[in-house]
Amino acid sequence: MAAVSGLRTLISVRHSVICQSFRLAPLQLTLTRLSWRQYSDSNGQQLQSNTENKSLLENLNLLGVDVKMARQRQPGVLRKTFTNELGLAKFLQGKGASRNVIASIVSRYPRAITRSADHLEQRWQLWRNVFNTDAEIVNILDRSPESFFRSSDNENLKKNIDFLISLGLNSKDLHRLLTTAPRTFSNSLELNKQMVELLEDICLELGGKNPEQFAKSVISKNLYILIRSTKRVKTNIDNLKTSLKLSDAELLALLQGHGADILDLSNEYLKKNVNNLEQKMSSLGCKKNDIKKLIINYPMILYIGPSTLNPKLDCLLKGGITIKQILEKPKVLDYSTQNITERLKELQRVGYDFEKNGIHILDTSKKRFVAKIEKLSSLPED
DNA sequence: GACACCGGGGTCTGCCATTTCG
DNA sequence: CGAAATGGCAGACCCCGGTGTC
Repeated sequence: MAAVSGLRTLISVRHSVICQSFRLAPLQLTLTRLSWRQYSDSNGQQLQSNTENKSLLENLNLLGVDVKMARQRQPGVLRKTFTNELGLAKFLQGKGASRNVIASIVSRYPRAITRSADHLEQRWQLWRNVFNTDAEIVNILDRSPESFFRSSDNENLKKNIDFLISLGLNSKDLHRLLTTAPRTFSNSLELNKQMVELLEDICLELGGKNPEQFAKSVISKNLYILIRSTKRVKTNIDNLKTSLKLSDAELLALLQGHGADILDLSNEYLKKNVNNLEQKMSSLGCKKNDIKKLIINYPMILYIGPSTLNPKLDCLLKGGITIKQILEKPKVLDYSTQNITERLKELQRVGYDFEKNGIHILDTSKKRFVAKIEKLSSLPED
């Protein structure tokens, strides 16, 4: 008896929700739920395991969900007897998500409809501890529904936030972290701890004195680090250590600085980039020591793949810049080959002398560059 | 004003494999 | 056993501004 009345309540809640939110004919919904009741009463559990829940499918269609996509991604969800698709829709709508966004979220991560209203509210509030507005969260969900819904463990989420704070990350860091790499917060606490421990161990191994500070620094410089595997990060560091011949102190400084980003790269990709860099630079007459200095001064060079780096270097050389100048000011490599090409053309037009003036002009902001060119154009030749 | 130095900002999911759960 | 939860992977840079010094 209690179950029946509970079911009725559920139906009537679903009913009013969908009528309110999507203005559907009441009749349509009643029929939907009735057919579901008959189905599950007479057939019980057996059919459930290999038959899709018809009324659920209808609801998904009403919500505009791409059922084909949902089926392809998480087929089991469509076979469940009890789901909360309408509750989820109402919840998200209340947070400002549009019909399209809701449909897209469910299409891409169907399991979202298995979360209860209480659960959703609790998880949302935990995210709101980090974000300032609901709209920010809706944005992330639209971008990556999986990040929010993949785990149902709110306790774990809470512990993660506490853990990250305990590392010394402030609220601005947390905000950046959750915005940029929301998956971090769905990791198990254990997994996040493992990465932090790895970073601290690396720091100590390299003779660092403050492992906590090191870990915090790497995380805030590289917001993706916690969604990488420890294996990837460890292998990259080992490879860098053996191939670059840096001293421990140099490597430590590299990793805490701009070099933190290169830990993201897949092991093979980083290896390939290091090899290519060494080959290319020595073919241009650079010594081992030049290359080492180059990497220390501009670690992001290891981020650049052969197919980008080589043409970029060639472009600079062809434009009348020497390899020595590039070694002294590697930051020019920060800019796209296209951008460099355009600037070189402009500079050639006004007869810019790199030997006399250096090449820093190539790595100033667009605004400054344009101003400089204008000035040079209006000046008579000297 | 020109320049050097330094640091920061944006940006990253969607799929598959494996393990755990009920 | 199937579903849920969790872990891991591939992919691959560009740009801007504040501040200090001459």
